[in-house]
Amino acid sequence: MATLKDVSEAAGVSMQAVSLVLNGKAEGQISKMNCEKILAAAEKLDFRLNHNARRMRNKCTENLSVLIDDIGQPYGDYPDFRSDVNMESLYGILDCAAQYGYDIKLLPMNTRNLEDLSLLDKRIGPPYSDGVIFHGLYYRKNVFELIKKRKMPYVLLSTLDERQPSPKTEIDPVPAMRAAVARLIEQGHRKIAWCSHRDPRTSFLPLRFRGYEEEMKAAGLYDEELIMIAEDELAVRRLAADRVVRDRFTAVVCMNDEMAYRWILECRYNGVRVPEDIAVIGFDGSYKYNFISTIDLRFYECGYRAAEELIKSIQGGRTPKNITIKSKFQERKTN
Amino acid sequence: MATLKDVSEAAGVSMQAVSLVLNGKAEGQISKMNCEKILAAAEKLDFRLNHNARRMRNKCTENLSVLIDDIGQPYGDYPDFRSDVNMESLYGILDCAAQYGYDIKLLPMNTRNLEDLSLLDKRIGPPYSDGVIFHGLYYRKNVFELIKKRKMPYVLLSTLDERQPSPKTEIDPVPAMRAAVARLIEQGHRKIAWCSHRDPRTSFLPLRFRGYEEEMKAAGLYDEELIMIAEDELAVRRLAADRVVRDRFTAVVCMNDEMAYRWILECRYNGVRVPEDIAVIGFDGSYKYNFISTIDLRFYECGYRAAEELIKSIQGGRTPKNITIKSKFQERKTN
DNA sequence: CTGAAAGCGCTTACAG
DNA sequence: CTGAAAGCGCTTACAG
Repeated sequence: MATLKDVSEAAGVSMQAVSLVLNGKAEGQISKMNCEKILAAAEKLDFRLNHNARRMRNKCTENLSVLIDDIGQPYGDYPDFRSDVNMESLYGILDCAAQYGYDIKLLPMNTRNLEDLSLLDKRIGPPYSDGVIFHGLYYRKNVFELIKKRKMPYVLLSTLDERQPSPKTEIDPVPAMRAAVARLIEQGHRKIAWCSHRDPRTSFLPLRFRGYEEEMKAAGLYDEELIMIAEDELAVRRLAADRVVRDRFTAVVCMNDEMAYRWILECRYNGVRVPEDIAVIGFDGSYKYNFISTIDLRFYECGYRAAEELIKSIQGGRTPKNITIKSKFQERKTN
Repeated sequence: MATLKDVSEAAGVSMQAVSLVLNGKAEGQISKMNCEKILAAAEKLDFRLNHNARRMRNKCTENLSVLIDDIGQPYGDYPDFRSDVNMESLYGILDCAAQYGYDIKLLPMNTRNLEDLSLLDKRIGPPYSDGVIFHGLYYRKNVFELIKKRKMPYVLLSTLDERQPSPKTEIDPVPAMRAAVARLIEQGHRKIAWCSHRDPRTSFLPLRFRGYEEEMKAAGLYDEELIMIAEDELAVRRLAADRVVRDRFTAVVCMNDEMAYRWILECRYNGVRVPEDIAVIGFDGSYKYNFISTIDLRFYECGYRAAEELIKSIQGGRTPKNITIKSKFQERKTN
């Protein structure tokens, strides 16, 4: 393995110069010619900066702990409409970290280790990590207390739970949802239904429902009759098979992409064409269902920006701030 | 942050003694009493070993790169029967690594970075990682070549693809599947059907199918009539709704848990009781469907053992060996 | 068992 | 710009 010293000797410059150049701090200190010599020598020797040495010297870890929910956990006997693991936001975190030279310590908070936090404690805080990202983690008192004890900066990568504490990545899906409904109206739809597995005005659904409600009311089209609740897949099947129900609307906006996919399948089964007879809009922007018109929550950006804010706050010695990611109406072929 | 030196001073011993004790090498070198003093001092000072220093000194990284498939990728317009991300095996890897003091560099090989491998190259091999785990990665020539160029030890965490190169974690589901079928026979079933989305004798299904085939033939119950192919959910629906089809069998063995869940739902819809009228067996042991009788591939163990073999081979300076994990028939309430 | 020392590869403050 | 040096926290070889 080539070291800084090897590169400096090969380039005929000082170790200091090499360090500055390879860390992008050459500006106004090292001549263009020397820069080129250094870069060429580093390339030729396949130089790879030793992070352990750098981090020890700098007394930092360049590591972020990512506390991740055990999303593999079953919800009981009816896993319908369950969203998949949000790998997209994790990819955002990983890509951002790589960009800034950080590593990620992935710490799944699953049933195996939720009670005994001593293992977790051994992976968090100096000299193991500089900050924590809560990835899709529901509020857990004991975990938060541990983080606070270590005085670690942290951010929450919340999805749609408005009750989550700050600092967090907030999602703003309301304008995008309004745009989707407005687009349906523009396409001539008047009877636009809503479908969710619970009452949309309660539970964790309000933020998903709000844009639909607002735009429908603004257009004078809101009607309680258009709100459908389907607690599982079979309920969707019953609704879709019922001609009377189907005649009530020409478009359906769903609580998530899983449910939208279910509607598409059921329409197909009943000979109802999508989007000609019924338009279908999903929610989340799940990568898995990349053919459904949806409200894209932009999970990748959420992860990326959350990690970036955390890293910048660490480097700047300040507290992380809230971040808002505007969702986007992603129009595809189901409306 | 307390250092080794702080601990040695607090305990009134040498730094060497502290290092030996905290690394579990005290055996026969440090007296019981000093051990206790050291442990007490470390505890009191909340001593946390600095991995960067240790790793630099030891010229190792104690890091494993995990190349993970972008399993969030859609399969086109029909995502039916698609297994979820295999988080269980990832948890196994993470837990094992933590046990041995290793960190994991998670490197998703997704559409964003499959072509340009230079970023990957910057995260693999000394001084960034000591070995590579291929996690559910289909054979990709350019990635393998990169690894080989760096002369890194690696293991494949293959699932059911017998064509994967070695060294790998092999899965042996045949005896468990035979046990499941034998159990059904013991329960009085004679007409035991198979259901998969493609012909089970081709594609990647042979290993899933083999145990069923062998046990049915051994019992003289094998019959081509019992093999059902359902390419999507609607096909299962048609089969389950068809009395003639249903009368052909009293139990159905499915290619994976997703399909088994589909059969359970369809049975419920048609007023067919599970397991009284039809017994259902899944395959994979997906955590999400933890109420279905299934062939548990023991993903967690697969991940754990793969990581352990890689770490031990690194520490022992030898090449990783193949590992076989025997699957287990996990009997629940659907048979 | 201890003490004193070397050295892993880097970054930075300092004198020139 | 360079050169010489200090020091991050650890492990280990060495002399006692």
